[in-house]
Amino acid sequence: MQQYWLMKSEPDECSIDDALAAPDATVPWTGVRNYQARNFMRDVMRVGDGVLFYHSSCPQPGIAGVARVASGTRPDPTQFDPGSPYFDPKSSPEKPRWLLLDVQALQKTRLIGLPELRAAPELADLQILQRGNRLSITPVSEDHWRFITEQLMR
DNA sequence: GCCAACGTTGGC
DNA sequence: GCCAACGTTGGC
Repeated sequence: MQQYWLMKSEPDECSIDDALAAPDATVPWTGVRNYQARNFMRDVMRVGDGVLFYHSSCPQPGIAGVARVASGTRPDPTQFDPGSPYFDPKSSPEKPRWLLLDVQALQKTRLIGLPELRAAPELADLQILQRGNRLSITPVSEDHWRFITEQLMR
């Protein structure tokens, strides 16, 4: 059964435009360093799942596009690279700790900012809107997915 | 730059 | 296993 996700990306690192410009509009989702998010990728996310592409840590945070999960997981190579900000000295190629999967951008949408998301009563319990939310990958219910893609993105 | 919230670390 | 200290996230 298909599921839905919201994935945060800093547009300075990889914006929806960057993803669309990549070969096949597909980018490896590097840099996840949180166990819960990793476990979502490894245990729950499946090829074909829907993804809300969210821009975070930027002047206008919000949903910027739609994407899909395009692969299963494999080790994130940046964890082995001492020059990478995502380097993890406790990880090794023999026992990789961090995984990534491919995300394929499908379309750029108008930016749906946080104020607009918060203004919709239908989205009151969207995880990204909850207090103290920090997780970079969160599940999105089918109702929320439909509301956002059908009502907000028009 | 501030700071609330939360995850991780490490001593005990 | 507890928990204080510390680091990170991310909106503002």
